Amino acid sequence: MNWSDYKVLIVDDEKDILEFLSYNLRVEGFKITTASNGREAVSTAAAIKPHLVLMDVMMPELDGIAACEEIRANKDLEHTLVAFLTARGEDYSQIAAFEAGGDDYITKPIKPKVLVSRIKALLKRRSIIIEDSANGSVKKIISGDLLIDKERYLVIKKGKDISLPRKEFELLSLLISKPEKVFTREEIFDRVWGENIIVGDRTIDVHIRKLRKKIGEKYIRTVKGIGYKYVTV
Amino acid sequence: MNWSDYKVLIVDDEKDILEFLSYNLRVEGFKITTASNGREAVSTAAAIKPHLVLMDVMMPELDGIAACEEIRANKDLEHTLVAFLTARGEDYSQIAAFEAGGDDYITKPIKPKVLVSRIKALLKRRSIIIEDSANGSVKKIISGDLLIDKERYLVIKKGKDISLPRKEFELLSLLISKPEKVFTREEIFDRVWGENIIVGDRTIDVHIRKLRKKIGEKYIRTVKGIGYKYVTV
DNA sequence: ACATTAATTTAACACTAATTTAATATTGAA
DNA sequence: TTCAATATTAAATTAGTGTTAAATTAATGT
Repeated sequence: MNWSDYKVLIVDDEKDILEFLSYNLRVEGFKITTASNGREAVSTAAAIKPHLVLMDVMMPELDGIAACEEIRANKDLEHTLVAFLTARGEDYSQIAAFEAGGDDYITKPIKPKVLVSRIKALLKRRSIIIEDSANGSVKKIISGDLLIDKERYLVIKKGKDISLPRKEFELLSLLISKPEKVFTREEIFDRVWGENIIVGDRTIDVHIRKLRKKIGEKYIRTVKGIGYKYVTV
Repeated sequence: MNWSDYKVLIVDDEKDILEFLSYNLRVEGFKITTASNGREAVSTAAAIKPHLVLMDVMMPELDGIAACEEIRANKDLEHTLVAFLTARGEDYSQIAAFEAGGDDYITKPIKPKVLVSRIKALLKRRSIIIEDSANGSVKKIISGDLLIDKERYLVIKKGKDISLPRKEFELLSLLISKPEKVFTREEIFDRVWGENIIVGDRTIDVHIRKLRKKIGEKYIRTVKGIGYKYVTV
């Protein structure tokens, strides 16, 4: 996995912590930007569109919870993940953090290794979507070691081109658009086949089978009784 | 915790009691609305969507039990808590109250302090339900140290993922949606299995067993003769 | 339009995890 | 204490997918 594709915005009012976090995440390859309060965080996020905002809860100017709410209100940042950092014992609750639209809640102190793995786990739930600057259509989707090139209608796995027929390509594109999310069979039918096209029950399975055979078995996981999800390792 | 975020609807036909209750809860910061019978309670609840309805059982027009049933029938008020007030010795049973969908059952006379702490406890332990802003479906439920991630179809316990088969997942989701509320077996059958699916009596027990084994024994408590409830330690 | 080829769907059966049942033990409220 | 309700375990069943190959349909070139 190439972590350098991911932009992370780190927000904390204490310079030491900011540097400590930045250092540890830079070492892993992430592209780091920093801000030192909630107000700054909101504007910087709007400007650079990070994939993840890692933010202290307690900050001057605008606290993390409020900043998160503002970030959530920005349509452009719909898919931006927000993780909160908080010292154990601070009276902000996990509840408030999630209610504000947070995706994870990390308590300090935390070892760099644990922090990094938590963040990697979070980012695995987010694919990198590259849009056409002109018309806003999706050009590429990257997640794990797969790259979906919608323009060339190709899947690239570790530099190797894999060409897929239409339905398989669209099915994979759908699943990979939100890694880890379980897409129900119904959802898949609606979005790949269309609302009022009726096909037999085994059709999806056969497509999944073919996809697995072509891209590898490990990427698509079955959630019995519900549907399928795309996972990275 | 800022109690002024909470709206409480108080319902009693005796004016003195209504004023006594209102006063004591207003002092604590709650936003209070009142109604003087069940009929009024139902319409007022629909209008203001309170977090909690505190209601006498014995009332003219429409008694508390019936009013509660009507409130429960309103989808918008699914997560509204209902607490009954009843004079000791009145012949309404707790069972009837729970069956009507009540969340707590408080017997009069009660000291203001006790009442207030009971109400605070009730509001505190409600789980946090995070809905998708787009389609209104439930995305996450958080209560105690468990997080139900419906999108990923996973239970997260202290950062650890636990995956559950469908019925177990749905059963846990149901119980956790209202911590401390006792769900009767009938209710569980209706909401997890569906109204007209008939399965043997031990089926629920077996699912509870498996859940307890996977998430830990302490979370689900048996209420003999009635059903099960989810508790946070 | 027709033939050709690839893509998609169906059908039949296999396989496995999930669910249910059944049998027996244990529990807790009256 | 008593006994109905629940717990527990293992076995039986079923629902849901996997898999393969064959049939159908759609796309392409001539």
